[in-house]
Amino acid sequence: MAVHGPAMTDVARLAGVSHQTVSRVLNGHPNVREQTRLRVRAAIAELGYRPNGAARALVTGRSQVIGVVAQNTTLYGPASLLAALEQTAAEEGFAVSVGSVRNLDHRSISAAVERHLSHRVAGIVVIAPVESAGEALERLPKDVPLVTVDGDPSRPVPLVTVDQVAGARAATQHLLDAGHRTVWHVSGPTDWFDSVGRIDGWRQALLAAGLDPPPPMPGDWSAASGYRCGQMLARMPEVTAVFTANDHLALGVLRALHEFGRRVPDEISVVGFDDVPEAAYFIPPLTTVRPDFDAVARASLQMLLSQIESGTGGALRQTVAPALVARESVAPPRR
Amino acid sequence: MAVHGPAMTDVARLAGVSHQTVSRVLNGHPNVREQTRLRVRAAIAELGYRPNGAARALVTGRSQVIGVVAQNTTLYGPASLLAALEQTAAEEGFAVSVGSVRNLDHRSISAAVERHLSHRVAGIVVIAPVESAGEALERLPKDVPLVTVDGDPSRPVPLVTVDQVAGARAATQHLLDAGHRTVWHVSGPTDWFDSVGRIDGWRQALLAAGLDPPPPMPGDWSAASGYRCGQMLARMPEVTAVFTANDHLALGVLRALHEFGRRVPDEISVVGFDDVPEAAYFIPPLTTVRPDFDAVARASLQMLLSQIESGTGGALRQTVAPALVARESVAPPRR
DNA sequence: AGCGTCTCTGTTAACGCTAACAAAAATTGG
DNA sequence: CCAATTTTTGTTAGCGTTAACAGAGACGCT
Repeated sequence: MAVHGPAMTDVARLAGVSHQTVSRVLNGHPNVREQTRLRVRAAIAELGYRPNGAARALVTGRSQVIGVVAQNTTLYGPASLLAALEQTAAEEGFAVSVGSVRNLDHRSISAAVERHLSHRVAGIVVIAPVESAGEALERLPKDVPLVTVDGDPSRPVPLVTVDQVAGARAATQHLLDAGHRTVWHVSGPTDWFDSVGRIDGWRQALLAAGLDPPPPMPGDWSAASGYRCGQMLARMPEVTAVFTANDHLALGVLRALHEFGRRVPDEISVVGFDDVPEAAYFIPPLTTVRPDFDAVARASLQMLLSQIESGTGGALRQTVAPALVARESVAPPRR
Repeated sequence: MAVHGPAMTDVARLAGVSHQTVSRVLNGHPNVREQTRLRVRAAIAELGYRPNGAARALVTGRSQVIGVVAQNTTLYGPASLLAALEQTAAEEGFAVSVGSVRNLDHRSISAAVERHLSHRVAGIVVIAPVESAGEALERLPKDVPLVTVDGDPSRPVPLVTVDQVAGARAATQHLLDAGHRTVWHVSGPTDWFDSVGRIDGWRQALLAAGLDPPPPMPGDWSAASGYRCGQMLARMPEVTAVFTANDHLALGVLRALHEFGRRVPDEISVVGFDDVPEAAYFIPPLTTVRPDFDAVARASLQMLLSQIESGTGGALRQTVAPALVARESVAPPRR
């Protein structure tokens, strides 16, 4: 099997030039006569020649591949990010190699990065939303272009991130603006920076309004944990507004409230985060915060490419602002 | 930048052997003295040597990378499949390169495959759920190990697929067993084989029960289209049972029924497909069919690896049976 | 005409690895 | 203990590409 395709020399022979000239045509080198270029192009087409990326990577030391390290690519956020990243990379002529990882601990991340490095990827994007990932990143080889997404804001690493704080503040403010006296929060796992940021933004908004934040209820992103928190919230008559750290938590909360006969938004308002495509079809349609994953992907790729091209490893930072999407799960509190 | 790491010769020098011996240790060749092996291992560790995949790929003609061509990796099914595929591949020492593609038409697929081929991937997995993909696959080079997932059952290509027909039949039968006189169906896009299979299974179950299948209502997998179909179903008093081609469609249907005041499951029963993690928290919790994505991933990778190793390109076929998950969205019809 | 300066093309040498063969060392059998 | 084997190691030659340099024309200037 594996009938090897034609190589550059075959093209060269057919076109009556040297293989180097073929290489020049392929790489868009300027100093090639138009006529020659055409002849080479024709030969390439005739033979169905396809350049060998491995050989190129060997001699240049870099492949046209970007490695991505991510955890649970089944979650909506990571999956969207990954897809967007891949699209953007493809437009720039890069392939994306995924190294998904069960746990975001030190060892797993290092192993995934190692795998990428041994394939000589041009750069690495780490979707590293948890604390333990940060440590792993610090001891990585310094000469590899690297960008982290949703990582630790306090580390000196190039970072692109959704402005969790601003998003959470907007969500909370939206509820306060509707007239609620305070806002409860169902958070994500507290070792995720996303969660921390959202807790922060929620707290900021309350404090700015002179309110004392109630204790956040910790969830784990899943509808199941949202349901459990919702069961508690449903039994607390003073609760009129809830901000959940993502839409799936909100779904669980909605379900619990429904079971307890507490009507949304009449008795309790709910705001989520992520704007999953189904959020508009929850009962009731969910007001939520929409992060722009495309923008995040574009920003991180651009940052990575500029590192790859320039060789500088600057520790930039870029933040993408999310937008509030108002639907029917928010209403003024009943007097 | 790009301080090149140590190469095999550096390791060899440090260990006092030839680079070939290092290569043998690395590839687990049997005829190496234990003592030598240890010395080489030590040198590798000391230098932090990492083999150069590009060089290896160049000389062997195959890299340790598997290319995946997929469409919308944001959907739950494809995302789960991709994640599972990546996990399994990693265990076998393979990296996964994703070539996601906006449309599953001829050109896009060919382009994605081309990209993979020029990186000399060891094999390709095509998640090709639509008709137009099949054509592209037929004109692919025959010497590349290839497996399709959820592809065209009528094509002579190695194929792993969820048994859509059986799943749909089980769902429909479940509703009939509950006592419903017939079952309506909200389908996926009809150019997806998944949809076709599910329509088929639904129809089979009805015909087997001596019933005349009502016209299926075409959706596009989204909650939005489910909602539109749901609005129609809600106004049809004779409808007591609906099987939707996936859970998101079901969500839209549930929402429409709710809006029209038709209670689920009291007045209308609903069954979905996919068992997304949130399905248990829909209102009401959704009875659905759960495909085993891990099993699909394992089967396809195994099939691909056996092609890679043996060189035979046999057109195998493997089917993974899904399981019905009963929740609260199904009840007997009211008399 | 002679000479420097472009533009275009060819030649040669890596890149880091494995395959194939060759040589050396260790082991066995009589 | 020596020849015949077997095991272990080394040597050489690519894999297909780009980089660096060298050569050949074409052109313009003095």
